[in-house]
Amino acid sequence: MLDVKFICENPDAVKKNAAGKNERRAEVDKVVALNEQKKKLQLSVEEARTKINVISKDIAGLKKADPKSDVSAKQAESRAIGDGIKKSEEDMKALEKELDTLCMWIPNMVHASVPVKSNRTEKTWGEKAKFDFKPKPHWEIGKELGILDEERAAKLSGSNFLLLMGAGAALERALINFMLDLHIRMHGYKEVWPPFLVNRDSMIGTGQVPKMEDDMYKCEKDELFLIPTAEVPVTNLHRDEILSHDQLPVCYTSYTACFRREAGAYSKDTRGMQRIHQFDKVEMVKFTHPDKSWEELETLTVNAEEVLEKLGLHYRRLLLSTGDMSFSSAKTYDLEAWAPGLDKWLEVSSCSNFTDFQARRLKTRFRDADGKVKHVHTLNGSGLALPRTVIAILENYQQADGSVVIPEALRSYLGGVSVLKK
RNA sequence: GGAGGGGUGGCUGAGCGGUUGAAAGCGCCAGUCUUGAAAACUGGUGGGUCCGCAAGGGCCUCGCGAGUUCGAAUCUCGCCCCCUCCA
Repeated sequence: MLDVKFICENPDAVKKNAAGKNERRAEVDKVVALNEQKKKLQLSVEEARTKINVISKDIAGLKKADPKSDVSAKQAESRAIGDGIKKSEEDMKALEKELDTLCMWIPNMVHASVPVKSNRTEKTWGEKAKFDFKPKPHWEIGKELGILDEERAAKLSGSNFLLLMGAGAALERALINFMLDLHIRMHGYKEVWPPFLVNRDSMIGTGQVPKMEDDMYKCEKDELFLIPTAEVPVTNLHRDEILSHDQLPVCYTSYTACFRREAGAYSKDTRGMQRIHQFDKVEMVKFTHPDKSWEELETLTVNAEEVLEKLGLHYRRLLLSTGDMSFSSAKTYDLEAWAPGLDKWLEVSSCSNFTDFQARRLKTRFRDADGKVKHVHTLNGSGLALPRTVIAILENYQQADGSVVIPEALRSYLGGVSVLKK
């Protein structure tokens, strides 16, 4: 969330920013008004508390000098003050809670470099694969190869679940290991294997709750959520912690399954493996010094791009416009891989700088070289989301005979297999 | 699930109703000493928030929440987490 002080000092900028992100629930004026009210109340409550504290110390002094001294008058006075502020204290707590809730619906400020109108293609790598036959969509390729079983997936769990068999399952596993190894060995990330179920505090910390709560799988009985991305547990690693400036940046990479209800998602664009309730993803998360987060966003994005390049997949990098960005992000690049069978671009990675927006909720701070405690900046990016990467591989590397060539970089992870055949 | 033990500052660990935001040690920072370093010695060293131009001051904070009290790290109740033993 944003700093209340910042909101109150820049209400117009915050409003304009929220409007740009289509956040109609951001009630900026109300925040400013409530904050004023709260400060007044706080002052009066604190003054009363001071009086009570002074009287208590008086009594302590008197009792020490003479245990039998009569302090009933002072006790009565203090009690009266206490009774008097009881209501104000309750009001203040209610105000604070309301203020906090309101602030949770105000989105992060976007960076000046973010376009307002439409997404901007920043770069394109590779070229569209050429076929002397009509390229098939991945669900046909997968079915014919016997590695993708949509009917049984539906039997087990319902629509939009994935069931991979044989080489399909192996391909999934190979990709996970390939991506993790790349980020760990070449890009300097530390591997994390976190819980896939987290509590409400963690979901609030990274901002999925309250805004996206309906899109999350929840175990009511235990008040636990299935993670929608590794971002949640990994970014929460340092919740309520003060790091040291010399350990920044902290870079983690993490494989997890991800669970999303995709409530209200249209059947359009959901065919096959495009949008499923449970999918694998390798995520990168960074905690950085505020002065360094913008350059760290660039390297994070390049780290994700390298996965696509090593796999030889044609992709483009999009700089998202204000309207397409997430609630918590200050700047986001999307990486889209080309899927010839579907004849469209598929989002395989989203790399964002959240500046101090998450860190403030998480209370993840660091002690700077000047001794001051400040909020870190948090970043994350997919490196990559698996199912759509698999789509891209199947559709780009398909052959006329229905087989699929395995990208060179992946072969050692598949026991040397170079072609998937029936 | 049952029975115990425990959650205190960066760490170890005292405190168990009163000037305790919290002893002591370690660590860290600064200074003295030294050619330099180490050792020794001296001093400093949590976070949040509010008022204030500042200096400074107030309030909150000893797992979380409620309560008792003039006053709670200390007492009571509920919850969470960790450890040990039993099933």
